[in-house]
Amino acid sequence: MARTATRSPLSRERVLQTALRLADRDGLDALTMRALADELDVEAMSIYYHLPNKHAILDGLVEQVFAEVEVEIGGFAPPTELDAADWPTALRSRILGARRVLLRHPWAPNLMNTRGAPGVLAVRYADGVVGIMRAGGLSHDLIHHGLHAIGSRMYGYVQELNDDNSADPPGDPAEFAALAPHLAAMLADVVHDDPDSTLGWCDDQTEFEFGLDLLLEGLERRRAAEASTA
Amino acid sequence: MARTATRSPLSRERVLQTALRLADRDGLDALTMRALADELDVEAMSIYYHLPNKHAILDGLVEQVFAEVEVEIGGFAPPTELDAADWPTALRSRILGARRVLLRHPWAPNLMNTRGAPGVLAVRYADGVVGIMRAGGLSHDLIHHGLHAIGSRMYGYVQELNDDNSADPPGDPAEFAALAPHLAAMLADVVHDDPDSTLGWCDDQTEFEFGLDLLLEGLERRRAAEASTA
DNA sequence: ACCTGAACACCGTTCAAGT
DNA sequence: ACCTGAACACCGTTCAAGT
Repeated sequence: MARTATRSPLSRERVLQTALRLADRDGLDALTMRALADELDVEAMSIYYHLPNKHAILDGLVEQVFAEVEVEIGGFAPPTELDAADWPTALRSRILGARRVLLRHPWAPNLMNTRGAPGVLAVRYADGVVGIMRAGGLSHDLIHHGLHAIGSRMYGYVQELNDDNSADPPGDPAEFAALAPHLAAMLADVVHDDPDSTLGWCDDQTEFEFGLDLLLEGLERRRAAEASTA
Repeated sequence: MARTATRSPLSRERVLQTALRLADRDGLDALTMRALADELDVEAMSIYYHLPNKHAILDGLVEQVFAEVEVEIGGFAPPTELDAADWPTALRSRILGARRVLLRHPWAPNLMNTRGAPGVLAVRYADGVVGIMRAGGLSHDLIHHGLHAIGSRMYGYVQELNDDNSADPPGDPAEFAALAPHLAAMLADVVHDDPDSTLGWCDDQTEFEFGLDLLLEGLERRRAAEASTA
């Protein structure tokens, strides 16, 4: 008649899975050791037996996200038999794939920013990016500069400039126009042109792709310039 | 014989100035209410009489930084009598000016990322940027996309991808080469080309300007394309 | 081997009280 | 009007102790 606990045993895996679910549900601020322990139906200190500290949990979360990216883009290895000329589209679709994953975990970009050394999966992701550019015929030097230029966009995100949208026009419109005439004129124009975009007046996905394309085009032009002088 | 306190009276101004000095000296993590009070030679709770909460202090720090930027770039207004063709160089020098200020306050970018609504000076800075692009003949629509594309680079920073540098090759080189062959090859090549750059193997300033120029060139090309179809 | 309870050294902040 | 002391509700984490 052993009416034993139905709780499955604690493990690094289970802690990280639960942490990810908690972050998705309640946000990263709500992910405290005590809240996580509650969710695991355990005391807070039990977690320390399986993971050394909270830092390790956050690192583990980032790696979990990269594991999802690996599935989403069908592996980190560059596509086999990639036409050199197709490198921008190949990289583009890979980055947009990573972005789809990040949109499912809104807390992830913020975490990726503040982490220290990248994990194994992050390194392999970056390696695939380099591989694609290499297959496109870019020099190592240009690839290196290109990685810096693309920056976090490589992983599918850019830091939000104004937190959210629509919070932009502060208070009185007339006051705002006096403070920032050029900005006010632009906003009036853009809102008029596209009155029903996603949330406020700018569609994150569109803007993301615009910036990405600007950079990919620029890099492709530098590659062509390099090739013509060599 | 009034041997009174030599301490100057507390004020919003003095709190913010001291907070900035403390952040510069010890970093943002060390800026706690208690540490700030210590530096002000006062009890922690006294601060709350002059500022509502810590959030307000952080907002005040960002505004102080923008005040420095205003001085550095000689005012937020677009240069008078700007030749339309010169808009990229005008914007470029303004952004590099903002960057010089941010390099003096390494904690500022991180803070600017996590703040909510932008302050008055931040808005006026952005307004100047829009004004320059407008003087260059870009449409409001293109300017809007351009602002998103340039992103935080507009203010003179990009989020660091790998925290610092040189922390990149993790452990054993042979192991790293097996994990990330393309990346390893690139690193080997780039290190060889430029053995003594600033700290590790990449110069932040060079990379910043490369990415910025890529974007400015791309926007100028779009402007020209717009103009030719209109 | 795995989990727990009590405690520590921190946070930001409230609130009643001092001068 | 301006500053303070004690306390509250949180953090992450240590450490000795339970089973």
